[in-house]
Amino acid sequence: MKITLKDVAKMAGVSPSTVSRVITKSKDLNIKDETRQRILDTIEKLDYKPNVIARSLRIKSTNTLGMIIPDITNSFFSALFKGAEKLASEKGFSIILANTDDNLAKAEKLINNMRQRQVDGLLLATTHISDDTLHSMNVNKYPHVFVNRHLNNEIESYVIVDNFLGTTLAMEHLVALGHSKIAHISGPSSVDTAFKRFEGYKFSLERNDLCYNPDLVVESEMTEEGGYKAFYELVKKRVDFTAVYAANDLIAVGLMTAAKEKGLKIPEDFSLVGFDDLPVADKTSPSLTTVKVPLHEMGYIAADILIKEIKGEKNYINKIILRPELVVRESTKSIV
Amino acid sequence: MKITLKDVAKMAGVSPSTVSRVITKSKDLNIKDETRQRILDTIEKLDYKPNVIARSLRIKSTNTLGMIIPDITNSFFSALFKGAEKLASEKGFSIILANTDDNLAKAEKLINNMRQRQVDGLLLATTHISDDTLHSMNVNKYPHVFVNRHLNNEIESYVIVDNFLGTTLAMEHLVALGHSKIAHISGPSSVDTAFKRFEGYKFSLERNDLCYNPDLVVESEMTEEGGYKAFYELVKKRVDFTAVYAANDLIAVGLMTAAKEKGLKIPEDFSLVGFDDLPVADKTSPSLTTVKVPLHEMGYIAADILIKEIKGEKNYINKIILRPELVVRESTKSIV
DNA sequence: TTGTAAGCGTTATCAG
DNA sequence: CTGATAACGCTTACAA
Repeated sequence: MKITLKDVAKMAGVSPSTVSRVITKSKDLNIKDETRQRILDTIEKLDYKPNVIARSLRIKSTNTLGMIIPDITNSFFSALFKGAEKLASEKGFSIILANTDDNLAKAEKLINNMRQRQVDGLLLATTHISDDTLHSMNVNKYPHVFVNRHLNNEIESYVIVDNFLGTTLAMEHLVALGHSKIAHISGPSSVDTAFKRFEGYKFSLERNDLCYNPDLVVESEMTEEGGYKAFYELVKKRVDFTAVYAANDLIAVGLMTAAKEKGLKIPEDFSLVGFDDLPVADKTSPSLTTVKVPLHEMGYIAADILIKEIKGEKNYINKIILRPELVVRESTKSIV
Repeated sequence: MKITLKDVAKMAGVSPSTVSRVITKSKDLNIKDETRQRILDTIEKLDYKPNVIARSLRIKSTNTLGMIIPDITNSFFSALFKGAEKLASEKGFSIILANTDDNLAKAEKLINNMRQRQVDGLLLATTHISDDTLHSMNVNKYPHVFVNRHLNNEIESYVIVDNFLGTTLAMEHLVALGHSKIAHISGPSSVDTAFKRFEGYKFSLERNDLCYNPDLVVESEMTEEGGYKAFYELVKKRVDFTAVYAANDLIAVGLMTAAKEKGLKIPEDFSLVGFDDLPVADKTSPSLTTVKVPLHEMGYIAADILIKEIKGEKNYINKIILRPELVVRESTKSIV
């Protein structure tokens, strides 16, 4: 039989409320040291563990966050999670994590499930979300913050990276190396980070008096597989290029594989820049020049904002835009 | 104000129990179709979401698993988690995930925390655990299964990979290529997987009439950093070797970096075999010959066993040993 | 400083 | 087929 607070009370010869008072150790409780000690001792003796579920029901708060991501084996998201978990554990919160596999229906179900589980708030790093769920969360003032995702909607809190700036960094680097025929493997235009990177690409070209050539752009899933296929699509177009700006590192890695297969050498035959600076970026050969996103920080800050919203410490919308950084490695070289 | 079951009942003009019956939809409930429909409609209309916390308190089960791992950004563990999460979601369970950062004290705290949160069972992929906690779990018949970790203790369920066989696969491969001076970068001997791999190494040498030379063995943390340092330690010993068997892929990757720094070429100067087959293994240059561990499956099976134990479908100890597989890539070549 | 009692939102037992 | 009612384990006024 499981030990409850009542058992402790009985054994220590006090009332349940007294036991409750010592375990919640609010500072203003006035309890005789002797009683407290007796209670502490019997808690120890009985190996009593407070039932957090019961407590949650009573105080209407679970000290739990929900986090929804497409895929935890993608190191982008595991870094995000780790950052979030760090802050959460500092504040005494746990995180329930769930993968959507980029499946909208699954995401919806998960969000609902999390809410039914009474998680105090949601960290959303998923690419899509239905208007219905969003509306339901807002109507019910259900705390939630978007991570790495920006809705064109004034009322949502989010933490993102400056995709436009990041792209500029990457493009200016290529231009400085003398490249003018720069291809772009973009992500799906429905994904806002991908879209912004694509916009940034066009903007950078223009700013450097290079003209935008649609033939130099291939849309791809933001995965290795996608990058691999995209490269073949690109070469099939038989258009000249001396550099490629990939919308993320995964695409870049897949592209490297394809290029190697085709007998093309990076950076000799063309330069390559990615985005994200995943751990894999310095393992590839050549190592990948890329734009570093402060992932750990992004998760950490998102959780911080979320918990503040939960606690009502901030009742305004938080919009945080982090600064990316260019990391130059071996995959880019100046044109000769 | 939050909508509760009572609100639904009132609005639909029925008693709370009836509402409860329709939402738990047990098959034997006898409810008039018309009433059910009315209730379903008002649930919809009020956007009512059952409070799982209250339900859990009442039925004494949360349909939640706890999973404790050293570090989610290590792709070994993220793959494990993903497998576990797949099974869990199939069975209607969620998973609370927590990182220990390989810190024993933190692990203990987390386990306790999970138990207080009434998770129905625990998936333990952490390297160490105190006898106290273990004892407490066993005394209370708290369901838990070890993942990738085997205790010398007859009463624990676990899912592991056959480390001995895996090592044999790796070593026989090297021997078949003509190597006889094979170094080993081992993990900490306190980690059981590492220990078994080391034992296997010695056994394989013996079986092939090669003698065991302690100078060819360096102990290391099972990280990139560790592998990096270990390589320098190894060369400092100035002992000849033509191949290295690393206790895991992370060590192997770190070692590659160090070797490159030293101007040594793999596999020309020496062959290298890892263990785990992490995603990074085919990204490195040269790609890494390694022993594939069915990680996703391991997580999946562990969760399956755990849930069965929770449901009381299996009341015996489960010990599962998965088969590893050799994956030959570019980092090994025959000696000339 | 401590105890009593109500209630958090469900489900389950027992009537009707 | 449906409704009262107690109970799950805890916290918190309020009372003593």
